[in-house]
Amino acid sequence: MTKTESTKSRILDAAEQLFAERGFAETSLRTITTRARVNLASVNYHFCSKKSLIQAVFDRFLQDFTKELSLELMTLEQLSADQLEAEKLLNALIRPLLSLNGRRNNAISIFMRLLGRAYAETQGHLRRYVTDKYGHVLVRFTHLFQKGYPNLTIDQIFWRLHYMLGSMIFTLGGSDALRQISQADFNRDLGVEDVIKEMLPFLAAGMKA
Amino acid sequence: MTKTESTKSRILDAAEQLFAERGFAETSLRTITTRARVNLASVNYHFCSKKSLIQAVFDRFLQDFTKELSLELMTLEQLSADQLEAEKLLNALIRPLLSLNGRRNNAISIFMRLLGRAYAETQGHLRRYVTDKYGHVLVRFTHLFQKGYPNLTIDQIFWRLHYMLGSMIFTLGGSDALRQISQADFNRDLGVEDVIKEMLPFLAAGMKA
DNA sequence: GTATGTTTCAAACAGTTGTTTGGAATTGAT
DNA sequence: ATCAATTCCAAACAACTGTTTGAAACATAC
Repeated sequence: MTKTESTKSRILDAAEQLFAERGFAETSLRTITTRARVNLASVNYHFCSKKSLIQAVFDRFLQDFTKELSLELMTLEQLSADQLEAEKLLNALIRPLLSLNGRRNNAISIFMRLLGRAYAETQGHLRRYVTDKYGHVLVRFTHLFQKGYPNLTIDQIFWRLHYMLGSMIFTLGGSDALRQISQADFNRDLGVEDVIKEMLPFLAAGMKA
Repeated sequence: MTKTESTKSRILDAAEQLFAERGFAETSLRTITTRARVNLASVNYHFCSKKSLIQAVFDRFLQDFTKELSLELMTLEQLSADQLEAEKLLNALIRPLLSLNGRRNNAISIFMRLLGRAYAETQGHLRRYVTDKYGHVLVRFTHLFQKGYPNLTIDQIFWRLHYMLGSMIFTLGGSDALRQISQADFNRDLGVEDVIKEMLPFLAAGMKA
């Protein structure tokens, strides 16, 4: 039991890191099992298939994230409309994100990269899995924005939330590379947390525009 | 000569579409050559390797795009600082983008998708190729923003441009899927041009924040 | 200690990948 | 029409992919 769990989570740890780095198709099971120091066949034994392993990687992240986000939303849902400023709503999204970094190293960056790859799939198998299983939390978030900004139409909110999602996925997912460029060019080293803080006024202004 | 050119461009046409749809690793040369109705070996004959084919796909897009963008920038570079509003700068970026759609069907979406995939590569081979060869145009764009908004620090501008880039790549690249969701949910069908128009105030407000 | 169920492991499986090869077909110039 | 160069093409190459297999190792209960 304990040995098993260690094998399973060692596979998940190696897989989520490699998937984020290289992508799903570019990462072979042999690369994963070598890094995790487990036998090749143990992936199929514990996760049936590679596709299921990918879903398991997402599940572990999204369960942590949506649980915390759901708590944030519950307190917001008891506020009146004029108390729902964009900055407050964005913070409800960002706090659960920041707490991910407490669990594993570089977790925010990895998580955002994985989300980006999930959305990049055109046949949308993975994107649909994610939205079907965890989309209801985002719907609650949309409703809150609608309540706070009733002058915006519902599809304006829909699109602006996706502009925001794009900014976050792109800059936080690629933050390692971008921070290297930033440091080389202006010699200022930002942590992921600093990048998020820098991003907040940009996003808030856009949402309210 | 004319037969050759037709083979080369047929390969490029099929490749750019498939790369955008599925990704580089997920697209085999056999899939490309089948759709292009050419022989498998002709890819290696005309483009040496798959990696070079990928670069050729980017080159064809970026040459068109940077040529038009460079013209836009030249006129902007003759304006005074107080004439450089964010909306005007963004339009200089968007006009060359829109004109891509004149050349090939759905070109904007394909181009954005390809850019997204290029940035997703962590080892950064492709991203470096793109920035080395076409980065100087973006540097000129950054300088213009600096001139128009001198109260922003240079790394604030750097990061905000990347927030913007993220929004554009994410929503325009995934616009097919997102527009489907949008239509299903609120029965409003937007073209890519409409999505860009919707995005402009969001981005402008963020840049000025 | 024996029996039962779970987990690991080396080896092999069939299928796909990018690339190479040598000869056939086509092209353009004299 | 002849020659040379270019382009095409069917076939094969070695390398790698995800998955399966059957036996070994292990743990747990009686």
